[in-house]
Amino acid sequence: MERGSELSSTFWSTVERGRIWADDPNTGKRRDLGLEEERAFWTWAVVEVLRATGIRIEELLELSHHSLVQYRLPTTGELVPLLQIVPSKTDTERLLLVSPELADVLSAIICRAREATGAVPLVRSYHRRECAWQEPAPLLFQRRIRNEDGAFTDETVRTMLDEALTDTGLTDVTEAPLRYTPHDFRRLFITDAILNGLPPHIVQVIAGHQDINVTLGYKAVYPEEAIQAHLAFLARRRSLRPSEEYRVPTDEEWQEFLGHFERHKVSFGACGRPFGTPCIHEHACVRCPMLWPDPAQRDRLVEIRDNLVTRTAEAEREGWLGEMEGLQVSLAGAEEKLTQLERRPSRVVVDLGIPVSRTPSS
DNA sequence: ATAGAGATGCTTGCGAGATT
DNA sequence: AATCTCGCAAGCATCTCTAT
Repeated sequence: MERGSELSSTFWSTVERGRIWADDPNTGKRRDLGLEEERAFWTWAVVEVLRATGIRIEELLELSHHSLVQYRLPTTGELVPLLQIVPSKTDTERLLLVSPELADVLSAIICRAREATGAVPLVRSYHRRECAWQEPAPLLFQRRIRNEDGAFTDETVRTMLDEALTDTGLTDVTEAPLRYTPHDFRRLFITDAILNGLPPHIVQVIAGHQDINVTLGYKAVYPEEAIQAHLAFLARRRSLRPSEEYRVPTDEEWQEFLGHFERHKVSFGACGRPFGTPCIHEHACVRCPMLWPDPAQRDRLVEIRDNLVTRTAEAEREGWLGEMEGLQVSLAGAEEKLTQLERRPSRVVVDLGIPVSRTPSS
């Protein structure tokens, strides 16, 4: 999917989301590139946010600039961005950790929603079941349409997903066009979290489920054996600690969960290994596919790469075949990390800012 | 310049089914 | 049982194009 956020914001403000027409030589038809870019961006944004958070469609549409809060880790003083979710089904708010990827998406969304003053416009959203307009809020999922800033509706989101999938031409096992609903991303998120070793009672809190059986019910994509094995495991565990799976996580468990995000920092960047798993290679991080290299450590990586080249040449000269093999793996790893840094556009730090209120125009 | 036709995109209402 | 999601379709708003 094309990432529209990488286009110059100056360019888009110049044309004010206006229409840019081009003739498509393949079809002979005129294409509204402004509209296509706008739609590509929002489809990307919707997919990325749903994928990274597992929130419900209604929760997505209610995300506002006020939803972004920060938490200072007591141990290191590091600020961790959090997303405050106002649930649609229960009345208990919950907080989600914002990963670096999600922060990128959110900053792109905020950049686009902001007007010249830097404020995210206040827009009203329509509540379909209550058949009522909500109070104006700096909603993240809004766009300028018909010369007015308006909130997205759930039907708009669904249509965007449908069209994006149609464009991919993907089909299911019966050759029928593949369809994803917003809720499917929630299933994927929860399944993925559990498969990556996050304890079900933590997933339950993140997903905002009141009953853990609901969390465990998101098992549609598990192979049958995995379900059985997991249920058997839970049954065994419950027989030993009957109430264990039904409780609210303790402060210590939350600290352990938050601490994962401190510990995943390693000397050359951040380690992307799943929650609760140990480092698989005794911290030989330069070889590890889980390492997200830190651009600030580029010089060190170059130094290590050059050193490995020298040592490989030496091993070759002296005929140390065993050592050479290991050195070559590390060298390939270091070069891969450097390529990764080259490929990645330097991340522009975006100030997510504090919501600014203004009088709504409507 | 303007009115009308046609195309397109979005909102809204509603019912069925899924989720909590 | 209550609440929410999903899909459909009618209707509305806006835009382009063409004729006047």
